[in-house]
Amino acid sequence: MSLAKAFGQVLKQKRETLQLTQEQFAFEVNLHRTYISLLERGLKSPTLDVIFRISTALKISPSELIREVEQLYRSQKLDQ
Amino acid sequence: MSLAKAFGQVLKQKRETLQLTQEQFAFEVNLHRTYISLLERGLKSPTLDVIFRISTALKISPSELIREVEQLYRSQKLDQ
DNA sequence: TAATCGTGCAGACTATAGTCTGAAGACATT
DNA sequence: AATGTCTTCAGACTATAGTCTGCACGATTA
Repeated sequence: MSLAKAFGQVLKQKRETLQLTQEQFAFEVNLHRTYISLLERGLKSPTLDVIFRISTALKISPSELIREVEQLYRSQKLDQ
Repeated sequence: MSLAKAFGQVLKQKRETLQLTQEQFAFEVNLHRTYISLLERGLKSPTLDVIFRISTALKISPSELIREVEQLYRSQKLDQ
C-alpha cells in the first residue's frame, strides 16, 4: 500500500463519517469534485496546504490526520 | 506567514540541529540540494511523500513534524 | 590573496498536482 | 423502465512541485 492510498482510505472513511458527498466535501475544501475522487483512490498525493485544508473540513488537526495515515500505512505495510 | 514558510522554518531549524548541510540532507531524502533551499525559504510546498521522507531524515514522525508546523503557523498568524 | 564551503538565486526544464467537462456505471426509489 | 444521486473514469488542460546547471556571495581558513 502506497502512502497516497493510505491517505485516501483515511480521507474516505472520515468524509463518510461526516455524511458528506465528494461534491459537498470538495466544495468545502475548495477543491474539484473529481480530484477528491482521485485522492480517495490513492491516485494523487496532496500538497501541504491541501492536507491542512482537508483536515479542517474533517474537523481534526493536520497532525492528527497525518497520524492516522501514518498508522494505517505502517500496519498495511506489514501484511502484503 | 504562509504554511510553506512555517514548514521551511521548522525544517531548517531541525536540519541545523542535526548538523547537516542542505546538500547532505538533500542526499539523505533523495531530493535536490536547491529544492531543500526553496523549501526552507518557504517558496515551495512539499507533497505527502516528501513530508514523510523528510520527517524520516529528521528522525521524527511525520505527524510530529506536522504538529510543529501547525503550532508555528498558528502562533505566527497571531502576530502580524 | 586565494581556495574551500555552505547557501541563495536565476532560468530552463520534466513530472505531477489540481481543474474542468462530460459520459458512463452502480445503486436506490418511483 | 425511467429518474435521480453518487461515484468512477478519460482526456485535455493549467499550475506548481521538484530537477539540474551554473554562477554569485559571504564566511572561514590556508
